[in-house]
Amino acid sequence: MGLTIGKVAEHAGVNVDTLRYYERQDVIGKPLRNGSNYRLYPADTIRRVRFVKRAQELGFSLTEIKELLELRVNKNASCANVRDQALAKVDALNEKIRSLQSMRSALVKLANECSNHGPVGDCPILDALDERGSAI
Amino acid sequence: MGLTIGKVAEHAGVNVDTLRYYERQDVIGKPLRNGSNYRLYPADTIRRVRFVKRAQELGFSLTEIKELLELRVNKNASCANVRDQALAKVDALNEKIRSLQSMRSALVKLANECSNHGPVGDCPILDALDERGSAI
DNA sequence: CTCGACCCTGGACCTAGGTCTAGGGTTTAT
DNA sequence: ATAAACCCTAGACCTAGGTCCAGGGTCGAG
Repeated sequence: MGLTIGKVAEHAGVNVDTLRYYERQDVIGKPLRNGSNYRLYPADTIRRVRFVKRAQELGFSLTEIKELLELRVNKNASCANVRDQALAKVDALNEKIRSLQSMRSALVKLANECSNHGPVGDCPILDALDERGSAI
Repeated sequence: MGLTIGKVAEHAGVNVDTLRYYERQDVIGKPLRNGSNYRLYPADTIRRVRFVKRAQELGFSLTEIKELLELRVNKNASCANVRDQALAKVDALNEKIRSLQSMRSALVKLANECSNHGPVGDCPILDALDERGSAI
């Protein structure tokens, strides 16, 4: 038993071709096939695909998403290694979160200036993602 | 006076062709030209371009970035409108930040399970971006 | 005055991530 | 038993976001 590609696509909110594409790219595993060569997916494929779509919206490439998902699969392998990789990803996430937060406060500031009809000051939006470690 | 395209590219860390491309896409304004038809950019173009690159890493498309940057330019126009747009972007950012935070705690959890050699539990990574409002 | 390092335009080319089409088999409802 | 609605593969096609020529002008050092 399993889900046909159409059902998975419907529940995950993607095109069936996207699922075949993800399979070619190894983002999702190769599903079993029934006697007619139809793909039969385990139910949790739906969650996995949704995870992929959300992670993409957050700026991750399919390759990065694959790495995130592989972390748990490899778990059996070298645990300390997985741990290190996970913590490295955490650092990257912290950086992204900080950037989004400063972008957010820039927008809040802009909105306030606007409602104040106050003085403009130097553009808060451009300030938002300034430097934080890049060269110069 | 102003910066040639090569200088801007160098300081912003991008290709000169990228700057011409951004100009065609209206991500940066059309610069002045000198007597030889060379582009001459104001110094703050560098910040603007860096902002663009950072925002892209955070998952924004060039079109979205243009909108963010236009918020301040339009400021003179209808202030209340700009304010509303800014606050709408703030909501979107909050959602992104929340997603990244749950992804982060999934990874931290995974790292801990790993160092504990503890029981595996259901995959924390897939849990990370579950539902939060999507259909089903 | 000429060589190398710039700059210009127009258009071809590239990668990522899909999406669509053609040609053909399967399953289901009537 | 046949039409609608699925499924399959291979391969063409598409958008976003660049990147790379070709062919030609410009500027500074020696």
